[in-house]
Amino acid sequence: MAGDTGPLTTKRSKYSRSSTRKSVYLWEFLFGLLEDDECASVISWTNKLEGIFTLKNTNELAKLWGTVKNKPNMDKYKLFRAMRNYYNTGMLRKVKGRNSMYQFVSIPYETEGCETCSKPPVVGSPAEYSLTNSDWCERLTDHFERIRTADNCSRTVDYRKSTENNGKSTTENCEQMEESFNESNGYIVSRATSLSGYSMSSDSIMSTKSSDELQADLLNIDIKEQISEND
DNA sequence: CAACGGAACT
DNA sequence: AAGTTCCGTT
Repeated sequence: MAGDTGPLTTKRSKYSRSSTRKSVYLWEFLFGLLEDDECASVISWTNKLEGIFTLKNTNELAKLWGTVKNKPNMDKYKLFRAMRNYYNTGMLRKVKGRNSMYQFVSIPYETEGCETCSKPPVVGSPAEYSLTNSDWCERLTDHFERIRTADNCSRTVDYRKSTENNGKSTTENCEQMEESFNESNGYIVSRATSLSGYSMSSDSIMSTKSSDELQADLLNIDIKEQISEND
C-alpha cells in the first residue's frame, strides 16, 4: 500500500482528476488544445518532446479560456497571469527570449489511455467550429468530462515494476524507456507506447538534469522560428 | 510592447 | 483552491 509511488510516474500532487470538481484546470485546457491539431492556429507544440509550446493566437486562446470558465471578461493578460501562477509549482516555465513560448516542465498526473478506450477524446477546433462559443464550450466540456471520468480506463504505469505492458515484457519496456531516455539527451520523456494516440499526459518526466542544464540544452535545440506577425 | 509578481478578491 | 482582477515594475 504505502510507498507505491513509482520513480517514473508523473506527479499527482494536488491535482485530482477523480474528484467531483466541476471546472477544468488551466493546464488541462492547454493540453487539450495542444493535443488537437485543429487548434494549431491558436496554440501548438513547438517541441513536444521537450514540452515546449507556443501561443499562436493569444486573444483567441483567452477568449476560449473565458468561454470554458464562463468568464466573459477574460483577456490575454489575465490568462498570462494565471499561467505565471504555475511557475511556482514547477509545472510551467517561460522559454526566455522566445515570444509566447512556454514549457511544461512537469505534469500533474498521467492519463494514459488503455485498450478499452477505443477512441481518444477529441476536441473540436475553434477554427473548425466557427461554431458558436456555446457549441464549442459544450464540446470542450464533454472532452474534459471524459478526461475526468477516465480513471477506470487509465493506469498509472511504473515501467520498472509492471510485469506487463501492452504485451511487452518488463524488460522490453525498460529497454524502450531507457532508449528514449538516452535519446532525449538525458532529461524527459518517454513517449512510451502511445496507446490510443491520445497522449495528454502519457509522457513521463525523467529529469536528471538541473534547470540550468535544461535551459542550456534548450538553447541548442533548433526551434523553428515562428514568425507570427499580428495584423 | 512582452513579461513579471504582489496583493486583494472570488 | 485555482485562478481572477488590478496594477506597479522591469
